Order: sequence, then structure tokens, then C-alpha cells
Amino acid sequence: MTQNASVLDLRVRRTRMLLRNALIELTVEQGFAAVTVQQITERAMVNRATFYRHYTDKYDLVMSNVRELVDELGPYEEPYGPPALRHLLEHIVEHAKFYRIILGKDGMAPFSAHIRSYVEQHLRMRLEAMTYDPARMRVPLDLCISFMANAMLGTITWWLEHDLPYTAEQMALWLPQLNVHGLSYGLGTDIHHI
Amino acid sequence: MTQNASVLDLRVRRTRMLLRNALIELTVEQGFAAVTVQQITERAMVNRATFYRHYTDKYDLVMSNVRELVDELGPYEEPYGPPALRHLLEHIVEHAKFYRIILGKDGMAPFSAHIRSYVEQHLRMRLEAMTYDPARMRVPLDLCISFMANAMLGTITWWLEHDLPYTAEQMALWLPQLNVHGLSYGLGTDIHHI
DNA sequence: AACATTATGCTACACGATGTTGCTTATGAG
DNA sequence: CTCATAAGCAACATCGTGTAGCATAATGTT
Repeated sequence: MTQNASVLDLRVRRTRMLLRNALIELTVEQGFAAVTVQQITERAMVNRATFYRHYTDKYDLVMSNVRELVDELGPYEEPYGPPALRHLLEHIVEHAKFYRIILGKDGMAPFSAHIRSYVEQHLRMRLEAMTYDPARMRVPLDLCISFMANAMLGTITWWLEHDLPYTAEQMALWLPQLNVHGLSYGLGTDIHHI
Repeated sequence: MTQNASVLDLRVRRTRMLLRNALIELTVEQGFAAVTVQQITERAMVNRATFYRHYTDKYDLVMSNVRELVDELGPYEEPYGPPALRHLLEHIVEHAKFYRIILGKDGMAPFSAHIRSYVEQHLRMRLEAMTYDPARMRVPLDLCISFMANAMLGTITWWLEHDLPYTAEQMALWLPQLNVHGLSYGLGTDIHHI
């Protein structure tokens, strides 16, 4: 558990890798709620006691991996828009199996909240750097941020659950446009109500 | 359990009401994952065996109530826009405690998926009734629907978790406008990128 | 290559929650 | 009032959890 060196013991990394993979497999098969620690350790071929030396329960195992992934994403880069979004999308594609579990139908809100928080901070930073007239605002800023973050993450989730029918490049183009110009952009027709 | 009459036995309705209320209380206190059937029945002052005569487990209890609420919403009305949305928002306000649990931080995706599906079908029906040029579309329709449904439900969830800082009327105005015209409407300024 | 460190395996245990069953009680519906 | 049935009650087997102590094997270090 304790480790001064920057690299963890090989056995530790192997055990955690095996546990993560077992969790993913079992969650795909049965849904997260039905998965037990026993099953995870059996599938991972790791003693059950060893599981508890690393994690307190299955939620801890998931959350630990979520944090790891988000850290891997790095801090919020200054220039937003398609480039930064593509970086996020490609990262999600790379770890599609895991993100699908976290965000998808069977997901748990606490986990996805951690990722949404990342996107929200990204958006907030970008909006605050923009030049717009506060007096002309029609909708509270916080609500706008929530709207956009949920739209993006929800759509990305839909994208994952439909086995990535579009490229990360397409998504990185469409999502900001829908955010900024709404359904009018999507339909290519100026509409006034829905 | 079985009931031919349109109205259920008073005892049945009372038991289910007590169980639902106990579930809400305990979930607020501890989070849904930590709640046990034992706790629910103790709090509800109902015998544990009685719980199993109504529901298979705590998930069934929640899902049963979700279905009940969505049925209560009724079928999709023809004229959409602010009026129908207000109907939905007021219904959510009326059952705010429960919706907050379902949709909120501690929520489970399977439950909110049921509600999102309702919104998606609503949007799809409305879009299909609209007149727009399919040749001019820039973004696939399914993606647009997912985008809007997630934006709306996510923002409504944010609204619930912040203790309803705006009126249902305001929300019913803002959400469709953000959907149709995007952040440009929210900021009141024409922007081109984010 | 030998050593010290420590992660893991193994076994056993107490505890609590889960479903289920058969029987009794009492409460609501007609 | 009478009957149907929902709910209470008690007991039981089963399973997953979390912990502990000790033995073993793998790892990193010199």
C-alpha cells in the first residue's frame, strides 16, 4: 500500500490490473449492482483478502479507476474548442469499455459526476475568458454551463452505447456547434420553437 | 398482490406508501447504495416479510415508483413547447423529493433512463411533426434528440439539486430556447465558437 | 547472488442481510 | 356480520462481508 518510489511494485500493479479487468467483464455480463467482491476476486484469480488490502469495496475500486483516468486527462488546457474536445473524445475512445460502464445505462451517478465536474470546470474557464455583455444575458451562467456539460456528456454516453457510430472528429465538430447554435444548426434550418 | 378491482386494498396502498417514504428518508440520510431492506421495513414499521410480498428488492421498489410516476405523466401530448414542458416541470416539483433521489448525485442510471426515454420520445414525436429539409441537416437526428434530452434532464437535475432556484415557468422558457438557439441565446450575444 | 522487504495466499471466524416458509392474527371490503 | 386476504411473527439456511494471523513467494536492492 505505502510506496515511496514513484513506480509501484510489479505485483501491486498486476493485482490492480486484474481486478479492474475482472470488474469490467463482470459488469458487462451482470450489471454493476449484481457484481460481488467474491466474483471479482475469483475472476481476477486473486485472493479475496488481497482485494481488501487495496480497496474498501467495489465502489472504491471503480472510483479509484475513475480518478486515475481523469488525472490522466491532465489539467484544463487554455485553448478550448474542437482541439481540446478531441483530446477528451480520443481518450474516451481509448478507454471505451470502462467509460461505457461508468457513464452508461448501468452507471452510477457518483462516478459520472466526477467526470462531469471535469467538463464543467473546463467550460466555466472557457466562458469566463470570453468577451460577452453580462447585461445582455438571458439565462444564468451556471445554468448554461450545466446545460452544456450535460448535453455533451449525455451525448457522448449515447455515442458509447451505440458503439461509436461516428468518428471522434465528427463529434468534436458537432458538439460545440450544437452547444453554441442549438438545434437550428443541427437541422440546418432556422427554427423558432420546438 | 393480485387485484381485479381498479382500486387496491387500503392496506396495500398504505404499506407501499410507508415503504416509499421510508426509502426516501433513508436514501437522503445515507445514500441509496447503503440502504438495506431491513432498514426500510424498520423505518416503515412494516414486517420484512411483507416487503417481499410486494417487491423483490430495493431496486424493484424504486423502479415500481418510477413507473408509477411516469404513467401519471400521461401520454405525449401533441402540442409541445413551453406548455407541455411546464406540465412536466410542475410534476417534477410536486414530487421533488423522489425525483431528486432518482436523478441526483446518488441516482442510478437505470431509473433516470426510464425518464429520459419519456423525454426522448416526446422530442422525437415533435421533431417528426416539424417541417425541415432533411437534405440540409448537418447533424444526425438521433444525435440531436440525445443532445436535447440529456441537456434538459441534466439541467433539471441540477435545478433539483440546487433547491429549485428558479420557477418552473422560467425553466420552461429557457430550456427550449437553449435547445433551439444554443448558448448564443443564453448569453444574448452572437458567438461563433467556444 | 544473497538479502530484506512486502505483497499475496490461505484459513478461519463473527456478523449481518437476504430470501423463504408455515402459521396466526387482524383488518378492510362487501 | 362474515369472508377473504393482507400483514405479522418466528425460524431457518444461505451468502457476502470484513477482519485476523500466519505461511509463502515474489520483488526490489545492494
